[in-house]
Amino acid sequence: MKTTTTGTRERIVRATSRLLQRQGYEGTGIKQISREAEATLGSVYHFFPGGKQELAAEAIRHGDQEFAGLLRAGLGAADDPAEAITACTRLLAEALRASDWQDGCPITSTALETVGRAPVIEQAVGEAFTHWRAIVEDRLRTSGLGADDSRELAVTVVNTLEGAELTAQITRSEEPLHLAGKHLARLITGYR
Amino acid sequence: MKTTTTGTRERIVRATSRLLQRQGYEGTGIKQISREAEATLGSVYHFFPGGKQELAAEAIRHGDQEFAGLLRAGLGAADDPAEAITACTRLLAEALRASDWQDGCPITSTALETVGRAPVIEQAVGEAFTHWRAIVEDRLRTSGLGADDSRELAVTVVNTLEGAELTAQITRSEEPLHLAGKHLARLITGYR
DNA sequence: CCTCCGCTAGAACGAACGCTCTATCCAGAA
DNA sequence: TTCTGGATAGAGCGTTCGTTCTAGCGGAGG
Repeated sequence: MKTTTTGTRERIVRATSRLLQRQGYEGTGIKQISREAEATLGSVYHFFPGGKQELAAEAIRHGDQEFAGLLRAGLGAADDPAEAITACTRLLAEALRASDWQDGCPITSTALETVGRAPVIEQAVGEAFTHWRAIVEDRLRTSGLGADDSRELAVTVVNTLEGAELTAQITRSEEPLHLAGKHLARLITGYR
Repeated sequence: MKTTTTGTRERIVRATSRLLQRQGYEGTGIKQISREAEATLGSVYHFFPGGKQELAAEAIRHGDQEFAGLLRAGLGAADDPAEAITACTRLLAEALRASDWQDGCPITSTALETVGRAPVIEQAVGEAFTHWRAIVEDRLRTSGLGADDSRELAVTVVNTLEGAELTAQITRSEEPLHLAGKHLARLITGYR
């Protein structure tokens, strides 16, 4: 049955994404992935003949969509763009706390570990960042900000969310995220 | 001779710090460290009987000092606090480019990989962030900003530098860092 | 002189790594 | 019914992992 086969592939990608998020690239073994996904090693290499790198790249794409969804949810939560950003930081803080500070950005760790040594993964990571920036940029332009300002602010918004989530995770505190929301809101309001 | 012994210890810590910065915790082996430091495995375990974790914690402390030095250099480069921050982003961008986008923040990767599973390392990481925040906070207070504003802004400044360096490294572009400098300067000026 | 001890040196351990390979299963086409 | 090919299953390859262990080095104190 088709559903069974796609089901297995899906399970592998999801398990990989979650494990990469929590343990990074080098810290996650293929055998652990197959165990966690309830698939066999044979299945993993059947669907991802490119091995660990191809699998990680696919998992990064999965994480990209996941984070993009959260971003869109937050940005759609308020009319005012500044409030929309703080809605994002609130969502991130809730998710982070709910996972006991385990689930930060789904791709950061893997991205850092593979810098300059795994082109397939690097490309997926680059596309994710571009994707997120575009989402924020669109949202700011819709609110009436200038094209250049929107693009530049979007870069910094994504940066700051990323950095704040990282700090929040490491210090086990929601404060960095909430402060990031506050300051980004103020910054954006200053551009209106 | 005392100088020889401290020399070996120093070499091990420095090599570990650089390798952790570039390859992360799981991606760096003790044998690679001993090779790179031109020390033997016996020496490594002699100085760090706590093994890889103790060694990594010490390397994190080394990276802490390194980043703190860069921060202080940037913050001392101008009278205006906003300009001081952009000086920091400029220094970071230069160092990152000079290393061909290899040397980002010396501790981020290791910090993320060991979240929730290596208390010794987590503590060193937490102390580093607190240390950096305190440096920025002091600088802002010296410029006449209020105590609360300084503390909160310092958190966001460190976050944003962290996130911008990460994005710059991953996208191989100085732009995120320069935009972070521009926007942080504007934010701080708005608080004066 | 010898003894001691901080330090160097690297062989060896069991476990885990990414990956290859052959064997088997089973739904649908012929 | 037989055949076919995607999917499953896991033993086994060579390598590397973190760590332990014993042996030897060489300068300082008696």
